[in-house]
Amino acid sequence: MDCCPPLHSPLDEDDAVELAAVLKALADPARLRLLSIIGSASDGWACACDLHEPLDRSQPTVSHHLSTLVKAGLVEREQRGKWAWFRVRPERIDAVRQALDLGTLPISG
Amino acid sequence: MDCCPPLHSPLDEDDAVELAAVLKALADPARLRLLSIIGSASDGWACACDLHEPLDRSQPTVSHHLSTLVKAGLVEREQRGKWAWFRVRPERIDAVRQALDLGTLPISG
DNA sequence: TCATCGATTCGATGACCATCGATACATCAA
DNA sequence: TTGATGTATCGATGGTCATCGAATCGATGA
Repeated sequence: MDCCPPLHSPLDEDDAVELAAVLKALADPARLRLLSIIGSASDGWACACDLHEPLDRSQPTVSHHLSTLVKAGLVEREQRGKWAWFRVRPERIDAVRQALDLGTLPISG
Repeated sequence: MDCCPPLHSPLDEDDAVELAAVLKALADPARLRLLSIIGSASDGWACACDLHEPLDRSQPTVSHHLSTLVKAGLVEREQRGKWAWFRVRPERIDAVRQALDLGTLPISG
């Protein structure tokens, strides 16, 4: 998936639904903080076991948010034995940023 | 409001709530299409009367979405006699794009 | 094989929200 | 002033989702 069509082009309903789905995955405080925490890991990878404590949410809730991020393609998951490790996919977030580009809008001039 | 703290900095709960609120306003197909349509207007301003038809939603629904966009600061409203006119505020959308910047993350190298 | 511990899934609950029809409000024209 | 029209608000409804505790799954080590 090449996510997502830019906002400055005429956005049909299907494209809008697709872009909205990714934005909805971002539009939650817990998930934004997860992205921030995971992205701040020294080598980019963070263990799930280190995530629920700083988030101050229950472990099942954090697991739910992580799977939401994975399903949206914003985060990558890797199983290492007993532990699950996660990594931000910056190219996906960049795609969202580009979709929100208004640079070619008349009003921006 | 200087919306919003960048994702690559440690995001505390308050900042995350604030950024999530703006993203939530964006995370709806109808509102994305509204932004797209309004932004495509020749002079940047679009009349509400021209918006519900291409959106294929009822007039009250479109009015609701427009007020959501205004409340989030993403769109500006101006009353011209009987008609309401709207304009995208690109600097606000740009602020969201910058908040999503991952450029300084270690993983992006 | 069994006990342990981390992680996910399940089920329930309460909150929020997109949507609509009906209504009310505001402005313009006659 | 009256009627027509554009817009916002109200109330209701159905759906989605964040959250949690409990249960389940899976891997490790004894």
